Amino acid sequence: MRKINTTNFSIATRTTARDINRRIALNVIRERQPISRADLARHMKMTRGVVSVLVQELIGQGLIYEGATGEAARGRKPTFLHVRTQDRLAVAVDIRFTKTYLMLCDFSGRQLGIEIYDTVFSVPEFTKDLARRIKQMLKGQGPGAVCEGIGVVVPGMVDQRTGRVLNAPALGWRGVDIRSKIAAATNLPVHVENSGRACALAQLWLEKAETAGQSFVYVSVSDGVGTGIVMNGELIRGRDHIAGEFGHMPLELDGPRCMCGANGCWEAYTSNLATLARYFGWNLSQLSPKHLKEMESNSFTVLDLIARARTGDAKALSAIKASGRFLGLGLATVVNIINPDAIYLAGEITNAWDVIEETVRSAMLERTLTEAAARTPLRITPAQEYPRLRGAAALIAAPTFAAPRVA
Amino acid sequence: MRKINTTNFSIATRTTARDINRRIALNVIRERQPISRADLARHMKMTRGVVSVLVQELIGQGLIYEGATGEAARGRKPTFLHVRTQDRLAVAVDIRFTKTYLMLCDFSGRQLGIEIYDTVFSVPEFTKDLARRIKQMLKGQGPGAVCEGIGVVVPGMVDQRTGRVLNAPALGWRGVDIRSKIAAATNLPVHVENSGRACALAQLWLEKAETAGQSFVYVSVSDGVGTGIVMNGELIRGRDHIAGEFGHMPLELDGPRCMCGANGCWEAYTSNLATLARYFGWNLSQLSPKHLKEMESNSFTVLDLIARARTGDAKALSAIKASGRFLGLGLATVVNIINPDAIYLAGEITNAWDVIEETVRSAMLERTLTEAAARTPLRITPAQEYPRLRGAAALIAAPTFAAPRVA
DNA sequence: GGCATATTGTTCGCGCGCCGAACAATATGT
DNA sequence: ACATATTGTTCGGCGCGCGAACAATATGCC
Repeated sequence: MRKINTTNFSIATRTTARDINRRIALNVIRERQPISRADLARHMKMTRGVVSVLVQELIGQGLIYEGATGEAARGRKPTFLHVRTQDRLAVAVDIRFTKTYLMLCDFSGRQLGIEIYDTVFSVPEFTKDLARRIKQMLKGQGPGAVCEGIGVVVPGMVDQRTGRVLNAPALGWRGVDIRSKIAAATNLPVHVENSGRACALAQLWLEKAETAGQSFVYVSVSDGVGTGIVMNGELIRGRDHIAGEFGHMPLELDGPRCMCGANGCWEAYTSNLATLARYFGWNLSQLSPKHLKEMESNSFTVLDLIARARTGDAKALSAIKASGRFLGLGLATVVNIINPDAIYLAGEITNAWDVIEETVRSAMLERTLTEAAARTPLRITPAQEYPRLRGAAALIAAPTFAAPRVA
Repeated sequence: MRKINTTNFSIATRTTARDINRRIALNVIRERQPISRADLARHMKMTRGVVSVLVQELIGQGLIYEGATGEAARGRKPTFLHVRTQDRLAVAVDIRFTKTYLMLCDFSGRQLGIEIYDTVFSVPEFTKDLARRIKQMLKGQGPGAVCEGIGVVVPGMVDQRTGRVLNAPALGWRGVDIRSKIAAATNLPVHVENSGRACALAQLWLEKAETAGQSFVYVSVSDGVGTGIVMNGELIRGRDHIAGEFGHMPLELDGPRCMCGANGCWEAYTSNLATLARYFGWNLSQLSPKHLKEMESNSFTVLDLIARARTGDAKALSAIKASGRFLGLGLATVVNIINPDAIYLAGEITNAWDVIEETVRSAMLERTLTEAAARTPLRITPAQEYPRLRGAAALIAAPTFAAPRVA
């Protein structure tokens, strides 16, 4: 039951019905390919006649293509339809404190090339360098393939609409119009997004649809805790494009100081830095960027900590479990507020999921309001899949498949 | 950019375009009445011809009617259109710990009658008594008016889909199928909803649309803290129909015990009980239902406390301001997570808004991630408007105006 | 091979519905 | 009386979903 916004609506014209059905057909093909016209008609509960026309138009637009003919027990053999994703490319950029990740992939999210290099903090230099690398990367591709845009993910506040980085403390960027700078240097469309929300986008648009449904929260535990909320198949961006920041809700108002300036944020209890700090016995309340840099320099990560825990280091184990407990306490609040179909978890600490699952679950149970809510599915996404990069690619690929705006 | 759900979509048939436009027309008339066909056509950017047909159909369905002819500087005078709401009635029921509120109103939310009586906790007796009162209330209405349903609001967990009260501790109801019981006793359609979400529904469907937009959070501070989230004009209900419970997010994990069983919930810091407890010097950590009953018996409310504060009682003032501070700290998290267009505030303590606004705002600023977010509009809704009852009525009236489901 | 049967994909008439334009109805100003 | 302006209706054009008929293509049985 959605209310119609009477100051900003779209009426249905005589082509609207076709637009809607064409887009639905494209999505059904995408999720069930290879599929025949007849099967498509059955799934959409339309006549084969109309579906034939829709398919004709989609082929004409270059969105799908006819593949091999399939097998049938009796009767004429079906010709399979596929979504054209192989030769539609997107460049994904993930800018982080230490490294910048650059990936080339197609519209299905298939990885075609990847580069990881030290982040350049000077914006003009960064842009120039990036444009050079992208040009080089695209050169290796065949003549049929075309790059349709660049998705950029930044750790910090981003106005997705204007493409400006409002404040990315990790990079020292504030009020940087990164979109037009990169667009000018590469002559390609650019979209910018926050890292937590980008991960949610990747999960929504580039992963095989599970029965889990269309409402979920993505929680990425890394240097910070990035989160993205998807409701009814739509990413929540909010009035100022800063929605979804569960990472900075308090667990203790006077808890340890957080990078954001406040105290006792969820992030301050369960981020990688917090986990490492527990192990090394640092006072959580007195952490500073100094410690972050120390971690960088001796390059001891949460993954190393997990390895130690597995070899019987009791201190390592208890540090990880402590973070797991706070993770669970925060997830309980996520569930009470959003009550999503599922929560997706990513980040280094999920590599120890077998170790912490019970701790996380029991912490959740402490604060969830109903038992059903405590049973909310938790899904681990393997870190090697580069969720942030996939999210950057989704920024470019998604508009092709999104539902048309109506009413 | 919404993703199409390929397991549960609606294709556009040849009547879909008309369905969409008819519903848009109804909503535009509703918000801009009185309005002529020609004006409607201009607002919808359609031809007058089509609009004439849409209007014809809406009149045929009994959803709108032609009123007086208006004035025009030159040319033929317009005939005004109005939405038919006066003779479409809804019964609203708000069941609370001490009193049950019963209201009869029309589809615009106009109050036609109200009854307030002691809550009967026995479900069969409650139902029988309620049916009798509703029958009596409807008898007073003219023959043209027809009651189209009963909206019931309950303080606790409700499965809105099945109409079952899962757990309402204040009433002692658990697993009660209140919908079918009331429906059987009155022979009318019944919808049940949680009180926080109902308030949000009332704000969405029954208040004059402000430019604020379609995404907001409703926060009702009363015995507890009830909240409802509206995103893109749609109430968030969640997988188990329990979404929106900001009231039980923690401010301190080991803070005062909350009615929900957990510790340190926002509610435990800013509810009426917490405010009164501060005034009387009770230990927040050792509150019990005993204190709640004591409040009931000597009937000293937050409103009385506010009155004392206004007459110079410093202790009363500081108790109220303390609650205001915690209110603001919680609102900061609401803003960081949802980033809504506005937050609506209701409850007794909002009667002291002039006293606490500055405290609330500065507390918000402490924890919001951007200055823009800290400037999120806070709108006070006067308590005498019975927001919960209006929400109950909205449950019945809303389906008439909701956007049709497409794609 | 010849024929019945089954399935895929196309074509076509029908009716619904938006669009634009013409037209009737109704008011004002000169 | 006539030009002008505005509201509301009517009508032909065309886009599009719907159902049915039809062509194309496969298998199984005789």
